Amino acid sequence: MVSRMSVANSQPRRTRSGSRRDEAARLAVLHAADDLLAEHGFGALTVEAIARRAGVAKQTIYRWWPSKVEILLDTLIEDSGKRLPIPTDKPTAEGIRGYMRAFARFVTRDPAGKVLLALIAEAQHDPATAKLLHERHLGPRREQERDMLARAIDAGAISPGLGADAIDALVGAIVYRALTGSSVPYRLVDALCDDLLGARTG
Amino acid sequence: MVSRMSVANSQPRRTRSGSRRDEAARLAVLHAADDLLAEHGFGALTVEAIARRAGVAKQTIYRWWPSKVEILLDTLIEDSGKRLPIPTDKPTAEGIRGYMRAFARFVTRDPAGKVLLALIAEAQHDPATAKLLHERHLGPRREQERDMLARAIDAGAISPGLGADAIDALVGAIVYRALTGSSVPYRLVDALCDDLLGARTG
DNA sequence: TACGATAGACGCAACGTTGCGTCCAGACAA
DNA sequence: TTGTCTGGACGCAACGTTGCGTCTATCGTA
Repeated sequence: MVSRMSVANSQPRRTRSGSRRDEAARLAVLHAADDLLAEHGFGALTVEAIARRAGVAKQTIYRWWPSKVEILLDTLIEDSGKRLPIPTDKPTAEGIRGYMRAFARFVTRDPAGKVLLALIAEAQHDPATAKLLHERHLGPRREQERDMLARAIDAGAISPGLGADAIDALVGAIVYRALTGSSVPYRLVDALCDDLLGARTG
Repeated sequence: MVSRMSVANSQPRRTRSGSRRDEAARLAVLHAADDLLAEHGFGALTVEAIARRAGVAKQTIYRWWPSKVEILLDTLIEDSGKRLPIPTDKPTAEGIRGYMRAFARFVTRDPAGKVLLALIAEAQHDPATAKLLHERHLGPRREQERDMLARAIDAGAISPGLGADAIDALVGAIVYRALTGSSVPYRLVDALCDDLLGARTG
């Protein structure tokens, strides 16, 4: 969602048509979807609007993505991997609290966070979306988060009453606030971590 | 189960004559919406399908409800009021834990719980739905839940680190599990209560 | 008490609009 | 030649609206 370029206005003359997939068109579509969602909400996110905004033919979208949900999923995976990395270094209570803070920020302020909320929502309406979202994003990420917790438990940094399920409780509490339009201040995140992780975090 | 105030008791601005609103049709619509959602998901929930299922003309629906969201909201409010009452008696840790268990069951097993999840989802896509959902359901209910917690705190039955915000954390953790298709076993609810309410529940 | 007039509620059917997903023709690069 | 891109037309489904005819509960009048 960063660069505001579309294929159409990035270059006056179109030189990107050939036998290989047009990378500029791919990025333009991803960014257009991201921008439209952030600016006008999921309601305004139609394939036709994405095509218009990206300066790309509708058929180009359907050639590469089966549905607009998969477009959003692509942007989510790229963005969350980049902007919300899971700490892999020494597992401390501090580190986990930092990650949860970043997650809270991501889901309430980052446009890619809106994408996540929209996909969770869409998953309620459509089982196919639910399957994709779990397979490609929620599942793998939860796996890594549980690892993070498990390592911290092994190291004696935390001792959650819920075990590794504590991560769901933390994520869930934060996501729910975001879904209902509430803010998620750091002090709330910290209090959640204190209660659920069973650790002193200085 | 009624307590509707659509037209009948709003204002007798003119002398009433003619037929009154058909209560059977009203119930048929609410049940049809509920059934269709439970059976085929939100995706299959079209106004035309509701009309067909209810044995009612489409126009009859549009005469009384501005959108299908308001149909769902009506069923949610009636059903949650009936099947998920908020305890008003003596505020104990036990009572709160019982309520959270009932809530977990409601949101994972009761058809009306599916309605709640669908409306939370739809609220992500449409600001008007978000507003309605907050005004007519989430707001009032959260208010009562916070009261329940506050009274328990006053009575010394619990002492949550989050204060009255603990209710959001509990509800959020449970709703998130439901939204992501996970089960919410009682032992998980109990562990959440133990960690977040700061009370031994014997 | 009886009866006709009236105001709505309802069913049915058709309308124009929107977004979907598909398909095709033509242009162009490798 | 092959594969991608654009631009536009297409059929489909659901939307929300409208007009028309029927039915029925209530009111005014005799």
